[in-house]
Amino acid sequence: MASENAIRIAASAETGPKRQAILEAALLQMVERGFHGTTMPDVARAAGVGIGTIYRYFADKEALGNALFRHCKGALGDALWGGFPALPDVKARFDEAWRRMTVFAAAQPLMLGFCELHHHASYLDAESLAIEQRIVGPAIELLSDGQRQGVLRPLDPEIMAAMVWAMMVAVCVEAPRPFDSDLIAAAGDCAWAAIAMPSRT
Amino acid sequence: MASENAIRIAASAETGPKRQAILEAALLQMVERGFHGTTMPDVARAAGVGIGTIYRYFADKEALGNALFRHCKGALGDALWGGFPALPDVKARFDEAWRRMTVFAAAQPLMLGFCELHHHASYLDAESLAIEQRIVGPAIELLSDGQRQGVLRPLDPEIMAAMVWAMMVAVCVEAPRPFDSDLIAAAGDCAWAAIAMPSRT
DNA sequence: CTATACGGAATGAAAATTCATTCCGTCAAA
DNA sequence: TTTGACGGAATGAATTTTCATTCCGTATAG
Repeated sequence: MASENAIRIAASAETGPKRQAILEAALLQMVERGFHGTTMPDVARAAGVGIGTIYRYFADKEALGNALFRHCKGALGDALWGGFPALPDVKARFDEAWRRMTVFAAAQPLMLGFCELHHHASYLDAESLAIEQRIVGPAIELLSDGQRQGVLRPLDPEIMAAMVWAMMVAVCVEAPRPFDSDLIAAAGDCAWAAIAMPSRT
Repeated sequence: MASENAIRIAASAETGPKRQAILEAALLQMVERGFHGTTMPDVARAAGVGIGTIYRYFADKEALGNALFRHCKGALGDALWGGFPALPDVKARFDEAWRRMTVFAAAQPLMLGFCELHHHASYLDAESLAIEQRIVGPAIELLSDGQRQGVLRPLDPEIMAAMVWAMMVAVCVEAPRPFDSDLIAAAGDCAWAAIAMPSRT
């Protein structure tokens, strides 16, 4: 039960090198083997801490999973929309979003993998799921703007967002490392072509 | 150890109502909770068989996972490329492939989910992984043809295939049920636009 | 000296796997 | 047609193994 060590945990800071090490180790393990396939002893060993130490920072395995989820989604949200320029042109905004997504994918492949793998995981609590909206919301807005201006296809924006995201992930997973920026840009063109209003031939 | 009951298992037919029930139950459970999150007792209960019965058909949990993977990938391969018409036009072939993919997604959402979720799962053996090629191969061929004819963008076909597949999955996961065929077709247009050589404006 | 962080063996619960037993259909003998 | 021996499919309690969590001794900072 988590309630017992709530006080102990509150005493520890939200940051701290051990906490960070545990999160990083858990990220690696859970991307490779999934939540249920990851054991606490494994995480402890990979993090270079004792098993008991994990429980000083996280109430239980589920709390660790949720903390990691928020960590990753938060980083993604920041990278994608943090200080996003208020460009007037929808195409320019799309390009910037695409660029930021791929920069994140290159810098944090494990986080990207975790976000993908644990999209709808059963161990996530309500707060974790709510974070999703902070990422999807601005995307919907961008796409809706484009539709209003008549430059984007009149598809459900949620579906368009899902398609673009899926394309980005597909490219970043398949593309050889390190990323060839031409390839990434070309893929961005593909994604734009997918959602843009088709030009009359 | 698996070798011990190899003979017993070989004695059982590759098909059979119980084996089928076990596979179906495992499919449902593993799509919902993942491989490691699924327990043998759960599978047995859902399949309406005794726990021991599972081990008459599958050497161990890993073998069950691999059998299920092959089952799903095989069904996907058949649905996608089985008796595929030798159309001359690349666009026509693409449309047919898109149609078949979405028909499969509609008919077997769990299998689609399983294929997606367990793409690169760690418990898969070499043979299971090799099956992937039976699905990707023809797709690469189709895309390469299109490039030779100059109707498709000169991107790495593997990456294009991954993008198209990702778009299809995204649409089929997000789209409300039952599928609106107009929406599916519109999404197919998006996918084609993504890979087609852009027309000069 | 006290308090807090840490580590890792110990614990108990839950899971995978085994296996002795039951159950059922087949078939040859009477 | 009945009977009973036989083979193997099915079962689930028992066993083994794994794993999350706890507990307590040690180390360290204040």
